[in-house]
Amino acid sequence: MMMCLIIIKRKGLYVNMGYRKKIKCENRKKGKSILAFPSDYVVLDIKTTGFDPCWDEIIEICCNRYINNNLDQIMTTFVNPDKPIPDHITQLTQITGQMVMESPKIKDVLPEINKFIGDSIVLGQCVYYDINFLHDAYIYEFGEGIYSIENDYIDLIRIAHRFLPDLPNYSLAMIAASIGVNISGIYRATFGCDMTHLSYQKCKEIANNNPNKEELLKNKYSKKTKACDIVRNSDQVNEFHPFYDATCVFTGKLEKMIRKKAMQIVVNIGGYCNDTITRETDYLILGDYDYCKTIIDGKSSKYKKAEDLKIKGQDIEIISESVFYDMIHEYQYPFVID
DNA sequence: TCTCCTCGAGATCT
DNA sequence: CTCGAGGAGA
Repeated sequence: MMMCLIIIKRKGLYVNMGYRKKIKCENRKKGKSILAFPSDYVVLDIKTTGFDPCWDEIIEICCNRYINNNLDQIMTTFVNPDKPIPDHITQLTQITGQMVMESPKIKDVLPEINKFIGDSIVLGQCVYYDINFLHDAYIYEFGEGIYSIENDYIDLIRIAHRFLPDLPNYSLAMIAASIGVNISGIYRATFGCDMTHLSYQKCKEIANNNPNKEELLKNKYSKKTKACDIVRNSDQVNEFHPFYDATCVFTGKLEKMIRKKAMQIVVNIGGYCNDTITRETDYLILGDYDYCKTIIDGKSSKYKKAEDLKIKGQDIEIISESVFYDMIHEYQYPFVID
């Protein structure tokens, strides 16, 4: 009798899986990932039957609200996923099908979760994972526009990368262990929340003692190598080459080599490179800039400026990427495309 | 100089 | 998802 029930349930599962709605990631309306150390937040951890929000189900949720860094309210529950829990998940979490059988379904839990989280900042380890699960569950269970989770969130892993450099990896257990937070406990949502909170507070302390705190919290933008900083690194100057003593400017992304390398070749021939079109510019080399949304009419600002100067009588050549390579080859300039 | 774009590589979530 | 490299534009 028991066996029959299980089989029927499993049959039902396969049917349901076929109807599972796939929610496109790019359509998810979500908050921003922020780098800060607020004192009021909700820690979130979710355990599921697997990694994929499209096909896997939530089996445990824990939310802890902290006000002024102190625990204010706890909300934790098992969730009946209406499908079997894979063995490897049971091994990991020690959550069995038996344990969640009498638990509420996700549809009954979600409104409470939504209310509990409210508009708090959400803290967690790789929280976007948990947030994605919640987001998709809201939509799948209630449709668009009823519940949402557009809260800004703090990812412990991002903070750890900046304030705990050089860890062998950045799993929650590793982060916690490296700063003396107890990691011996059952792999469960409540424990995950506790570890996350304690690690976060430790990181906050460490950050406050770091003189570069503000700098480390900033969003990083990579430093560009300026064209004028490229210096000749070979003695293969060719004074008969058109690029010799000429100033070249690149626009768009080159297909066959990175811009820096192309600039290096020009400089090695005996030419100069610049980042902007000026009266000194002799060549503009066009790469591909189709991907750039800011370009509306198909021509970059450098292209337009070069055309403008050409009309005004400046001797400026606008050439394509392939012509650029031809010119290099024509004059027997050795280079390798890697 | 600063902000915002694309894209590829790499890591963590269960 | 994040970061870094590379790039455009104000």
